[in-house]
Amino acid sequence: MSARRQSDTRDRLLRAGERLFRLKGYSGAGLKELGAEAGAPWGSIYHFFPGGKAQLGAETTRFGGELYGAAWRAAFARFDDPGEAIEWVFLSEARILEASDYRNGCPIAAVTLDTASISEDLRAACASAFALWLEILGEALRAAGAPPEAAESLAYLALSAIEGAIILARAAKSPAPLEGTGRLVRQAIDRQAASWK
Amino acid sequence: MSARRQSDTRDRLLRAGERLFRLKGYSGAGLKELGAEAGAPWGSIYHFFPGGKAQLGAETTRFGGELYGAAWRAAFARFDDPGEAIEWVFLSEARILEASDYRNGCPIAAVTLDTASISEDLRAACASAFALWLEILGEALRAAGAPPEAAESLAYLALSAIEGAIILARAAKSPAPLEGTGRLVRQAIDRQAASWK
DNA sequence: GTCTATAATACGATAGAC
DNA sequence: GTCTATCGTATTATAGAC
Repeated sequence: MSARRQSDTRDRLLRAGERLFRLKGYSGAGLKELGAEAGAPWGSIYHFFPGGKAQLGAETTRFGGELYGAAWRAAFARFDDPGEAIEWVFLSEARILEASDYRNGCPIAAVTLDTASISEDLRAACASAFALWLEILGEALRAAGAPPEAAESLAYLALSAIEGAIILARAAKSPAPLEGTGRLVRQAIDRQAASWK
Repeated sequence: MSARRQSDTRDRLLRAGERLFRLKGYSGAGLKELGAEAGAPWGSIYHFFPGGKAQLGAETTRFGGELYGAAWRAAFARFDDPGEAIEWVFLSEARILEASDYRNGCPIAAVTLDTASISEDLRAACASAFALWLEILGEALRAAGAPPEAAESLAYLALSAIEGAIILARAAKSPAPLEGTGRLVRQAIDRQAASWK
């Protein structure tokens, strides 16, 4: 059906954007390459995203935010202890990077670094994705008994640390930054958690 | 003198690269714009960097690595306690971001995200810069009594956390990620440091 | 309403003037 | 040896064919 195929193509474009942006950055990914990657004809990009690359980038950022937000939620659903869940995400990311030969980074970080200083719309879209993740992390920590302020700062630490560690791991082609950092982030959480009980 | 002016122009090109890459990313920064920013004529880019943009990117990365490496060293020279020095760097970065309206990120991270998956040379250049910073951090921690393994993992944590926090701060246009994360990184260091004495 | 052909521009890189 | 003019190509965006 037409409506079905429309949303399929649109969805494939968003997925292709997410893949290419984390691979080559926002500016390094061309629209033609993106359309080809999605198996979509050239004109369909401007059919689904009349605002051009900026609109596709903003919606890709929203898409990626939901996608990885769901992954965070799944991790917290899987482990009772939020520290354990967060370290598991670090280790999972290390395995993902190894499997892709350290090519697949974070699409939101990639869009942020290329666009935050030149496009208010794209910067705001990235901020929304990060804010969603921080809220999921904070909620899980509060559910484990963390006071709101402690939950917020620990969420900042965990998200900052994993974003940075992904970059170090990609540059060095090594899982060590993710493994070492993940262990210490968990320790920081566990140490504070002792006083919540 | 000719030799003097040559190195001046070359140096201005490297500084312009460092500024533009952290502003718009590696792929988003054009060579023409970069030459204009440096006040250098168009041809001089290929005079000083026959390898073109890739060579300029790699040498800019080395340049930035030394520049910020010196800043890390200065912080450790200023404070006896490495935890205090590291938190000071987080807070300094927050002030720098505020002063630039959250435009000036880390040039090495920007080059890494745009190039690590497509250029082995540039990836390796970024890895060298990060390795230099990790070595400076590790050395300062060991000088304060940290065992080698603890120094290494704490250096990973501190560098990962500040790189990630810069990205979150830029996206949100807020100093909070740097302030909150810096405080917890310092706590993690201080807590371990108690057992070194 | 989809898609192809093309426009307008910016890119990195080079060749040639001085 | 320095710089200017230009090349070929890739970019984003649009217009028009079907």
